Amino acid sequence: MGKYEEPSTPDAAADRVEEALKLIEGRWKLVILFQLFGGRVVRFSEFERAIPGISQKMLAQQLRQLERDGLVNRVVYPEVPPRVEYRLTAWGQSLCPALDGLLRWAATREALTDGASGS
Amino acid sequence: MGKYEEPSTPDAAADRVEEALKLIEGRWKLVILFQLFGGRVVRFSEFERAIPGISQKMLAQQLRQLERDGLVNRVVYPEVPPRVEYRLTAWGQSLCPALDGLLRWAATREALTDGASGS
DNA sequence: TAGGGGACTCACCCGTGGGTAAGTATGAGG
DNA sequence: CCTCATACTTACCCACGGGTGAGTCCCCTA
Repeated sequence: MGKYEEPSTPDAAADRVEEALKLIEGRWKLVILFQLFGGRVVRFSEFERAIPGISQKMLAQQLRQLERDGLVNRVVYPEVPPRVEYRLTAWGQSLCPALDGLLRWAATREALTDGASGS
Repeated sequence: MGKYEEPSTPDAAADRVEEALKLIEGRWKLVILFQLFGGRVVRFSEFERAIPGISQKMLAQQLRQLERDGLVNRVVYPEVPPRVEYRLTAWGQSLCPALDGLLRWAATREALTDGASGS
């Protein structure tokens, strides 16, 4: 399963990172994701309340992209009024540690900013 | 040095990740970064040759942003014709493993996409 | 005196990501 | 019959990130 091969050329690697980044780029994606991390299950209207400033259009759009990209799971209950629940897929959940890596990197900024790296 | 504190709220964490991402977002940033990873030292004109499709304006702009953000180091030699060398700072270099984490995450996609994560 | 190499900057244009406001569907309840 | 709640679309607008092409500065060489 998921064997990981190092990309051969620099630009191939750049492409792959860009592709990965595209999945989480978007004005509201991270906010949505972080609402979901930890296995939480959230309804559309809950997102609206939890995320100040987001519009229904944007919320729907970003959720659909996350769903299309396999990060979140959408479950519709055929009731009236409608109910839709969103949760992370296993893959979406596993994004958390990767983002944590970024956070850790960012946190080392002050310590390392001034020196050029040795050859 | 660089003590790392977990962000308290979901949206605070999202903010911090967004801030980190802003540093590497930009049409050509990753391509540039990957040219530099491994301690390579690259001149302006070398970038132009190595990165097909990039314009001088864009190259200069992205390099300046990377420099401003502390990822790359710029050294000017007062010669004619001018010579300018770019290399990663230690911090910039240390971004590599974090990106690798993203790559690894992306690589597990096929294996995990279909299931919702347990509660 | 013209041309070239090197590293830029500047003026202008355009596509798209995102913002706002309004519209839609359904059935329950007053 | 009107309204409410929920989960969305749809139409329209604008800002800004990025693309193109030309201009600049400096000295050396032919």
